[in-house]
Amino acid sequence: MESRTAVTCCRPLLAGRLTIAESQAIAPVFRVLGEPARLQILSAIAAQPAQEVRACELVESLGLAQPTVSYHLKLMFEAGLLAKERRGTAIYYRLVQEQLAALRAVLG
Amino acid sequence: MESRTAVTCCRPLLAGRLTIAESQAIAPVFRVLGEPARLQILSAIAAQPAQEVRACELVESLGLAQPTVSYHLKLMFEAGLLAKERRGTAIYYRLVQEQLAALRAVLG
DNA sequence: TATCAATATTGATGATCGTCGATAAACTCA
DNA sequence: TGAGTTTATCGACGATCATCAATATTGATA
Repeated sequence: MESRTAVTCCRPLLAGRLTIAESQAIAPVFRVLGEPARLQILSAIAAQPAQEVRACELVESLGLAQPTVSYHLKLMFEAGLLAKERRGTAIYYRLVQEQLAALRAVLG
Repeated sequence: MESRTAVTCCRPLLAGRLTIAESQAIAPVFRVLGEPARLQILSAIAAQPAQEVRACELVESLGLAQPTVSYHLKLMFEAGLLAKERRGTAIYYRLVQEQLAALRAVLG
């Protein structure tokens, strides 16, 4: 389950001037990365052997309230950085590598 | 003239769990990228033949007030994304490619 | 020194953000 | 169906942010 289309649409930042529309499409994704708790969530997922994590595990390991974690997960999902899948009671989140690669491309 | 040491210090996001200190060091740099006007400034600099731009040129081309542009430039300078140099009356800003490369590395 | 041009800072504003408690919703299983 | 578990949403709060007008600062030049 994914949400936003990848930012792959956009030229690299350094290859010609961005239009207003382009900058408005890319900026929110970087802004989502601009929060320590969210970076920790991403790295926590990457550190899992299965490359995925249940939301409730993050609540324990981040030391944040459950609604706060849910809020961060929602933002990253909407930014196309995370995919989610329901299995039983739990919801598993995993990284969307394509979106991370797209961001690398924008920076290069 | 540069300010912040590169975020090159940090392991890639996907190579093991970030410490709180690491995430708090990296996040502000991404947050600075999370604003359309600032992305436009970066791309505007990259689009210049000389790879640099005078602050006053940006005021004209961005359609923002001069204090606003100065504010954005300051944030990017402090984030290590821009370097500046005074020549005569004007101050020229250019990209710090090392910092952009460091961010790519964090994402990969 | 005085004036001018370019940039930075200050102070104020409305808007957005991160956080949490309380509550709702979704799903499983007995 | 009903109880239990997991996740999402709501409402409110303090804090931070982007923006601008006004003003200060810096450096060049007459």
